[in-house]
Amino acid sequence: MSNTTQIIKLLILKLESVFALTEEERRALYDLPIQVVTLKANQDIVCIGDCPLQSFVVLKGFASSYKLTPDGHRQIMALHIPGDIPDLQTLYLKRIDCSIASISPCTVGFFQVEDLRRVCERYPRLSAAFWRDTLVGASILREWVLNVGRRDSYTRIAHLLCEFSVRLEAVGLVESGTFEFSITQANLADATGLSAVHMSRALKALRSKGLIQSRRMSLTVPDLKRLMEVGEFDSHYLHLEKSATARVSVAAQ
Amino acid sequence: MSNTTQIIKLLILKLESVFALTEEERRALYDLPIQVVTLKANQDIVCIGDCPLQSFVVLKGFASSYKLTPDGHRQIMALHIPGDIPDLQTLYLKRIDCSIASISPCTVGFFQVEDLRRVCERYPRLSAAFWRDTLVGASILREWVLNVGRRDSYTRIAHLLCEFSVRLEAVGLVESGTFEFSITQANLADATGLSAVHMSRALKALRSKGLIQSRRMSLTVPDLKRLMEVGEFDSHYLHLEKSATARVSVAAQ
DNA sequence: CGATTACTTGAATTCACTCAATGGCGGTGG
DNA sequence: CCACCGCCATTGAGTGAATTCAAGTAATCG
Repeated sequence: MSNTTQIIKLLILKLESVFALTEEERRALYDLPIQVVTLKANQDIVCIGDCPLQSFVVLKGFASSYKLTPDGHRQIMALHIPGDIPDLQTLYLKRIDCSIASISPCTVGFFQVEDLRRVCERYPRLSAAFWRDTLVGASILREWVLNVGRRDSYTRIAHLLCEFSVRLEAVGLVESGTFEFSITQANLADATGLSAVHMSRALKALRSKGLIQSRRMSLTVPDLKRLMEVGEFDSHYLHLEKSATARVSVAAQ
Repeated sequence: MSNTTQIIKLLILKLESVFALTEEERRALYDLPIQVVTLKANQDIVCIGDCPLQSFVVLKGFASSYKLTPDGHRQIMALHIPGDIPDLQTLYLKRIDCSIASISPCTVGFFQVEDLRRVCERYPRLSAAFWRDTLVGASILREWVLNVGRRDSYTRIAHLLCEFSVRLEAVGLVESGTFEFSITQANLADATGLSAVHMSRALKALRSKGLIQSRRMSLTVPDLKRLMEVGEFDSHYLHLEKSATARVSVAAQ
């Protein structure tokens, strides 16, 4: 399967988690001209203030939306995994309001915003599916505010790892509790509003309690249920339809 | 002007901040059956987990979206002001993922989600306008994550007050730096992820530096520019078109 | 007017931070 | 192939911002 097709496949799987698309609608997405680009870690893809004409889908690896305070502190407000369109907002907002960067080596597919806009106008159900997707993104943001605002570091990190794990699972990227985890502790710290030093210590605590195992570039969660308890994690806010997971795992075969 | 008409007027003003609506589109909104309800402060309007058939617009006063942690800590992730539809998400997400409550005495207008969905299907440009609105909501959430995650209490509170002030200004609810501010310090604390005690101290500091003046139920910002500097505030993330403010002030006459 | 809610202030504590030094791993180039 | 460099992670020590607990004052409402 070509990269391009695969990107769209992931995307379609996500969109179809609520209602099936017609052949015509699917075709409209497959026909979107896409330019595949490979990136190293920590490269900006779009910058805050830009008015981009292109948007992109993540195919492989991870990206993050972030902002900086004047004194240089960084906050990551979203982690993007394969299948995500991190800057779908550009469809209706001129200026982009945060920077987006790769946080691991990754592959992305660029497309013209204008093309997608045309598709959305032509196929209202696709438009609805994308809209739904941005609403889920907003729900995740609400949970992040809670996470950063009211949970202590230990719980907070556990929660983040749960979210990551469950979202990856939903696109078929987890194998018996193990998934690619090429994210530095500094990035995790920026995602949780903690310091890198404290992140190191907290991860050590999670490891020592057997809640996570970290190898080279991968992370294993031996008992997700237990980690969820520690992280006060309830997946409702991800708005995953039960069928979504099932369908993805079928597709992966 | 009846309450109902006024609700829709505010809404239309916001939607029209990007492109003007046709007479027919406007009519479709005016014709939405709406039930006006008056609420005391601190009343839940919808609860996390609900699958409501109705949604609502805020007409007067303020509401908040919030979540609780298992140990009872509360985090407010959004403040809603007149003209907002706090749970627009219900249009495409079955379950609501946070609770929404009044935080001051307020008036809201309920409508059937199904009615709005029909309007959106019929008028794609209205759909786009509402979509844009949810995208702005998401942008505000991103800024909240930054605010709660990376700014110290003093800056954080100043930022929140700036946002509040600018958003109110955009719907014509600020008069020479003064606006209604019937929000308790406990609620402000929950919105910033701080303790109520610390909120009290920090507000005192802001007052003593002349950055804010708080009377009975109102707040005055004598020099918004200065408060913006303290709060590291840059209004870009609100995606207000310049025309929006102008148009609102015209309409207010 | 009494009861309740909101706000203020002080004191002690704690969680997470900063600073600083060290260890490990991987990549690069001599 | 090894030495070196840079990035990432770890650990210790001291600090500090915001918390909790507790008491008391002011404002609001029935």
